[in-house]
Amino acid sequence: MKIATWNINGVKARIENLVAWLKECDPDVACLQELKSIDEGVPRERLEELGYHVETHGQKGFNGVAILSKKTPDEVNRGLPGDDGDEQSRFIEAVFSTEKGVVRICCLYLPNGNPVDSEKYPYKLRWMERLQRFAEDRLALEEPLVLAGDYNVIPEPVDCHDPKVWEGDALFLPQTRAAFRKLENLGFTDALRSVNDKAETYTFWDYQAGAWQKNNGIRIDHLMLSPEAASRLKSAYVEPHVRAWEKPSDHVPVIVELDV
DNA sequence: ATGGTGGTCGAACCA
Repeated sequence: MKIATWNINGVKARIENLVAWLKECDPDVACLQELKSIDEGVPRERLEELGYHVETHGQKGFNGVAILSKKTPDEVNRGLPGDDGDEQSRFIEAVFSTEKGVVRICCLYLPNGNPVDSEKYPYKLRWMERLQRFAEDRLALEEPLVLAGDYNVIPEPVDCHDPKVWEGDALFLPQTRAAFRKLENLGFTDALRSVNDKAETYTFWDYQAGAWQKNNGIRIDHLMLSPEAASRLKSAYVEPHVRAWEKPSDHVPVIVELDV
């Protein structure tokens, strides 16, 4: 099973790129972030005519996540548990039956957290605590589980072109990285890191100041695997060429192939 | 040191 995550930065602005990429990559499941649209604004017919089932958790103007899948999910849940007052659409979960059993896939858009001295950074840390509790609960199921999405976390200095630039940024602060490590310490595997420890492997390049041309990127889009998923990992890779397309997202897709 | 870009939505916010 081919599972992808991609922050598309606006589903309406990116629909042609999204359709072209789905045709080229042909993933079984695609986790999308930053729809920047309400559910009714998602051009779902364009996706359905490619054979995808479409589950969205949208929001006007900001955030918004979706799971596209060739098979219809058995179960879908919207919103990250732990705060009923959280209005931001950043999480959707789907469960699929497979020949070998079941696979559970969560699509998440973790808060950016900047500026650090605003209420946004504590919101990010609280969100990461909620994700940690959710992950603990789901681990007990002992299923192949993928937590895929835009984490807005640079895990290590090697995951950015110039670590000095990111000192003090919400994506790279020690507290942010520690919260991400807690997820790894629970037993989750950073899929891409586990197969590729090469430097200069990035998933995001800013639109500004020629970041793409200079390969001034960061690795912030991750697929975290439960032990049952990690033992079935066949490959993990980034698709940087998509960043060079016309009217690109500032993020590119990241893929894992699992034997599930 | 500053400004550099892009999406959404129609001024300002988010990244």
